[in-house]
Amino acid sequence: MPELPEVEIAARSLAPQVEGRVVVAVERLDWERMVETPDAASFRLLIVGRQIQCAHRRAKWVLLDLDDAWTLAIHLRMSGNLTVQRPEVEARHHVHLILQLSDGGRIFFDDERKFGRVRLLDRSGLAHLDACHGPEPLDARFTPEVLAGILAGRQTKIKSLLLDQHRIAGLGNIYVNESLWHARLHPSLPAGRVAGQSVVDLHAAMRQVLEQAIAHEGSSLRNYRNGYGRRGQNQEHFLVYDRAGQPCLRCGCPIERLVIAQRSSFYCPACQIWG
DNA sequence: CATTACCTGCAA
DNA sequence: TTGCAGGTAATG
Repeated sequence: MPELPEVEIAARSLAPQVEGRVVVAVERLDWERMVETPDAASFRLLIVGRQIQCAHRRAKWVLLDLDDAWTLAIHLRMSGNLTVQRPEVEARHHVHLILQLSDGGRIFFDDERKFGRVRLLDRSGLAHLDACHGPEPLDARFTPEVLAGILAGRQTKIKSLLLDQHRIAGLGNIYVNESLWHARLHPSLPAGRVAGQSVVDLHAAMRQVLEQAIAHEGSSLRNYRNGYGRRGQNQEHFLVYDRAGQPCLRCGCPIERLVIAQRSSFYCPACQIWG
């Protein structure tokens, strides 16, 4: 489910509810496969007693920085969400991790499809996680020139490249579809053929799409909720995603659906062109 | 590059 | 019952 905007909103909405609190207990961990590192037993031992210093985001990871330079990294994958609940709230059975906090709050990691993952990382583990991802599209250092360098000479489809977290961090299926529509680029276009003004347009489109989604507190199709349990509103502002058969909002031509990189791609065959 | 696997729930 | 869903890693 969540892409950059949803993860950003998750981290921002958790911050005031968790920062400064100490993890006093692991109340529930009933799907141990979600803990990628270290092993589940070590995870339980290491996390208890740690104070949460800061909640933030890198790529699609929620990062909770703890004392002694540990970081709890959480990936929501398709159906995960993180909320903070009061003591009297009962967790439904899709909540597979509950951390009790020193002020009585409880972090719920709810994940219907069980694809979500958590890692408890030391400094080097965090550095490795960072190094595995491309630049942040909303960072000031992500210029059109940086994007041009990522695209140059690559024959892979532009959509596949934009989904590749090693190249550029944070975009997923929805926001790639939306960005390519804004930039008037066909999703099957070889990345290396996006050049000149098209790179500038794509760069601007990516930023505008992501910033708008953050302003609307993310997109909630099914499962996504922020740290207070509230849905986002951005799903009401999609211009091309999931609109197969409906008229293009720019030219009126029916939107088509194509599968690229195992994902539904929605595009206008008239105004999203090959170059 | 394409296909499969990981999971569950929902709509067609 | 089948296909599809916001993600990603592991296979041919």
